[in-house]
Amino acid sequence: MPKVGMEPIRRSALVQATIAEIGAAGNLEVTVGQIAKRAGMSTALAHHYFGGKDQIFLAAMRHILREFGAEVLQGLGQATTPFARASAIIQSSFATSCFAPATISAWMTLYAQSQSSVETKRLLKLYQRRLHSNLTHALRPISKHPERDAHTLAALIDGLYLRAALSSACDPKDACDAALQTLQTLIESDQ
Amino acid sequence: MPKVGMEPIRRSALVQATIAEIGAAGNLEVTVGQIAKRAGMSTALAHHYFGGKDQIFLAAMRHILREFGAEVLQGLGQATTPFARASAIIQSSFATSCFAPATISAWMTLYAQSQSSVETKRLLKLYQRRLHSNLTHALRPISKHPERDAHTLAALIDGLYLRAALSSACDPKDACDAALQTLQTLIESDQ
DNA sequence: TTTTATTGATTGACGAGTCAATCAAACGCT
DNA sequence: AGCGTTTGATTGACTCGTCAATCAATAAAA
Repeated sequence: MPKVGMEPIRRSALVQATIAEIGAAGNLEVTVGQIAKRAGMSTALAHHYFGGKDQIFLAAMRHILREFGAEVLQGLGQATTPFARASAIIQSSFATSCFAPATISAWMTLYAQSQSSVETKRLLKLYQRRLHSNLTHALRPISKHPERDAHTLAALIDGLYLRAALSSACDPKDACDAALQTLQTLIESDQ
Repeated sequence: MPKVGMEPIRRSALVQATIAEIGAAGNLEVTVGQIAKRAGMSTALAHHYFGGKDQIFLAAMRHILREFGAEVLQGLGQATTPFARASAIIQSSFATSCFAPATISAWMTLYAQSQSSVETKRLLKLYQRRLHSNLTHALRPISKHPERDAHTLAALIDGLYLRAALSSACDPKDACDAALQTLQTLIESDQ
């Protein structure tokens, strides 16, 4: 059985399993044993590859951030006008992949953990900076206050996501529309 | 020592201690022992009055929600015009009391826990409904789309709070101003 | 034979919840 | 007022479970 080159496969399986377990549990009260079992290996092996529980979680968080980053990048690639770029960012933020139960739970725990883990906080700030920077860049040609509007829109996206993710009734489409509508309103208004 | 009528005092002390411990830890990884110690009693007594860890946490959450509700109510009391009412709601949401480290941590864990605890989710929805309803009522005379704008503003408040709370640099005042600015923009725009 | 993969078993710590026992105030009865 | 009883307050010590992390051992590829 022991084939060489297992490391990347195992690591990836553990990250996947971690996200799935967080989704199933709804929070971070997930044991290394559960994760390892879902990933089809022993707890000892999980420790062997990641060193500790914290690092497994961090890897999972990083994975989600990276996936989201890719989603945005892909959306931006197809946009030609500034307005389309801003729209694309918003739409990526409300993509169905962002609303998988596991993703929602991971995102919420990311917020909660950022208070106690500096590394988690760093990740969160990275996301926020990137979102803000993307929005500012898109808005610069079409807004009188690119920085300010970007800040408002970024916060609005987070807030709408929060509401859509928590109330099972409210669907992502409505949240997305609300954000797009506000984008329109912001760039149309002067002052 | 055993004087009668200790129950309310003990319960209140435990709630206070819970919030303080959550603030110190930054998350829910707080033991009943720590809480009881800070509240100046034994773990057995904490269990005696609350029945279990979950209920202690729920009581703490409810306390924070109640305090926030009082803050809003007080702000609304002094407002006479519809616009002033909307402003008051926004300003209450960014009051200094909302940015005490313990409050921030409690709020974040509230979001995270709502995924796994139905009672916590219920609490969160209560808060969201109340905020939405207050905003709708204030906006009805001055907005063309009271419901829609209330939804947008509510999400914006949550999002701005998130950003202000997480980045130690960004101060509450800026977040509040951004929300007020957007309120202005929303009610000025037609369509 | 060296390196990588892999695990069962174990350790050590911690934490939630329980229990029996203690203490004192209030209550009821005479 | 005096006395027994109930009731609420309180805790130290204990149980039981869980879980992260470690280790020694095995197996196969290089």
